[in-house]
Amino acid sequence: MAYWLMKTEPEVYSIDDLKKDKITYWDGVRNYQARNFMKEMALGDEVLIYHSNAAPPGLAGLAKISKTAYPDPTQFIRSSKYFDPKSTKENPRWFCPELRFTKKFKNFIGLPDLRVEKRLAEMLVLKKGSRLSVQPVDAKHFQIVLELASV
DNA sequence: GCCAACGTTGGC
DNA sequence: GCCAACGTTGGC
Repeated sequence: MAYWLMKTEPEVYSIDDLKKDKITYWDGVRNYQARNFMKEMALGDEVLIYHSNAAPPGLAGLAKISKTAYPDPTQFIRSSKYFDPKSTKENPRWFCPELRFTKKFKNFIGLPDLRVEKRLAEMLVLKKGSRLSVQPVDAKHFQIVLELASV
């Protein structure tokens, strides 16, 4: 069982959208490191949903991997902003897993609140210049987050 | 393979 | 809207 953090802009796709959809595929990621992490994801892995470009940014809820990574369909759609002319169906470049909504945190954990928690000092998302939109999360950090969210 | 220019992310 | 920190692109 592994733990992950995935960022999304709530203006584009929020935890409430995920709650409504119940299931979604995480398309549009166009970063190789993030893609490689998504390929590693296994059924049942837990995902922290992070709201970026929000006021404040922070952790909004939880999801689970409900389907392992498969070729991101948007890379083949010419009209999509995620279209990649260099990708082919025989040899797709981008992959995405499917996520199932688990819960919205009763208490949204804002970035400032995460920063005050000394035990999370080493968490990747809190490191300077951490732009990666898909990150692994330590089991111990995951547990502390659940504690803060009073789940 | 180097690296400058450019584009993007994301906090503030 | 600003800008630091990246990641990517493309000329050489």
